[in-house]
Amino acid sequence: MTSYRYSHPRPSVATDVVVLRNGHNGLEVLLIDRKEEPKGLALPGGFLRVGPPEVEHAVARGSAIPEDVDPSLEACALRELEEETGVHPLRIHQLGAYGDAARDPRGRYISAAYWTFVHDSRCEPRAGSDAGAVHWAALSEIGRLEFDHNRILDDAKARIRQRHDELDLFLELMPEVFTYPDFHAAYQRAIGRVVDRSNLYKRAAGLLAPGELSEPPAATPRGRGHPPKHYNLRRVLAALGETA
Amino acid sequence: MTSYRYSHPRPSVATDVVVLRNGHNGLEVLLIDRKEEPKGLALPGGFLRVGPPEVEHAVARGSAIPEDVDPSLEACALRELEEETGVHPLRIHQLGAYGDAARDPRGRYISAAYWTFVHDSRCEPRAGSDAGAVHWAALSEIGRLEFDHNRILDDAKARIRQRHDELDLFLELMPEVFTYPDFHAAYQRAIGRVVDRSNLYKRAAGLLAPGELSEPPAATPRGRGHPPKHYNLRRVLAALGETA
DNA sequence: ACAAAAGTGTTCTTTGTACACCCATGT
DNA sequence: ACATGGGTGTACAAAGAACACTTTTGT
Repeated sequence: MTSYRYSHPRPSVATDVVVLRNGHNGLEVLLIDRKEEPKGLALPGGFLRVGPPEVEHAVARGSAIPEDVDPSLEACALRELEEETGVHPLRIHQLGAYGDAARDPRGRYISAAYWTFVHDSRCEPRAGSDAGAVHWAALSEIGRLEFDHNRILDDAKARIRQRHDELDLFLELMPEVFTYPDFHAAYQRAIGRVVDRSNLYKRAAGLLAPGELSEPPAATPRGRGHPPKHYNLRRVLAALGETA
Repeated sequence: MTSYRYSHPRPSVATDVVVLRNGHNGLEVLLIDRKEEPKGLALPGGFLRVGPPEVEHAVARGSAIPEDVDPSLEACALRELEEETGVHPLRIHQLGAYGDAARDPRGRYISAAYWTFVHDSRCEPRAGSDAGAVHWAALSEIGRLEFDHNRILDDAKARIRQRHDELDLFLELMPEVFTYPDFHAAYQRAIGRVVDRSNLYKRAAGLLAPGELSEPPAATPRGRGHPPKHYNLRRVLAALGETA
């Protein structure tokens, strides 16, 4: 078996992702049931794939990046999430780096943690991969997680509470095509309290405007009442990227 | 020479710190003039010191941490800062993890970046250490830095702009004993604009109150006018820690 | 015609900014 | 006593929350 030698000891580097969706009991987080030691519940994630020294050296100087090397921490997080859980979020947001000596019983593991919202339309239910069973757990009923993942999760919750005024983050909870009432309902459930319909509308107006669809999707069997405008998520996000 | 073997290639992990102080031309950042390749200006920082696998394994399970191992990323940042520059800030704040493949020409280096404010009383001018010459550069006159340190610096500036309402961060700019007028002046220079004296006072009142000194330090040759109250920085920060 | 749902407008409260005033000290 | 700088209070404006109205559909 091949091995890699370095003049100084090095830690492992991994990524972990807090994926949140709107479920029946408020926000739910995506957890995996680890089938390797330490067994238990944990956030999805995995090792950063780097090349051997000579490859990394070449890459750092501009060579093309091989298939089996992660070009960035974010790319690693997205890849691991896809592989382990079949979830592909539109965007992920970095929480920070976690590297305390005792955070992982297997040795020194440095982790870059990310968080994201996701809509079911971007989750492919998938038979247990190498990570073991995947399931959604209500935030209100989270018990002990492996490693320091309880702390990472708490940090994610704190981040969302702090940034609940940045409406664009909550777009990730929407499917490809959605209405403002959809957005309002999702936003309320995500932050766990009632928000005035009218006031949120005014705040979101400028954000949603660029994605407005001229005609509603063909078959939209709604109840009675005023038909809502429909928005295209991709176009909303595209416009957001241009201004930012 | 000893070497360390792993079954998979591993990146190096380092920390970088954006240290800011109030200088004559507004905020100044601490830079080092690298004397190793790549030569040029860079943020202070250095490698995370980890033990060989068997040591890390023991540490992760609760053994005492050896002297030559960094217990956390934050500890690493503080240690490197002390060693390279003689600066010891009261607190440091994490910016995030940086790990793009091309960020370091020497290969794959993952960096946890931090930022902090500092007062000259916590900087020991020190003869050039192994890092080479150290100097302060006005933020308005920063040129090209090595690695992705321009980006890290920009992120730090953005963070401060976002959080300029969190007054407690600016306490780090104060010496051990200070007055409100000192704080007001430092705050204004740090955020680069004039702020109403009275309004800032009201915002800072609750923050500073716990550190108020009953009697001003013996020899404080001030100009004429109403003598200001004096505050003890340690006590202010201690009270802050209790409530948070 | 009426109820329900979406979109829009108005009022009120709260927050933050601008500014005026008073107090204590050195000259 | 008066100019200077520190501490406190008041008035105004902007931002945000609460609430009311209008339009459009299904029954």
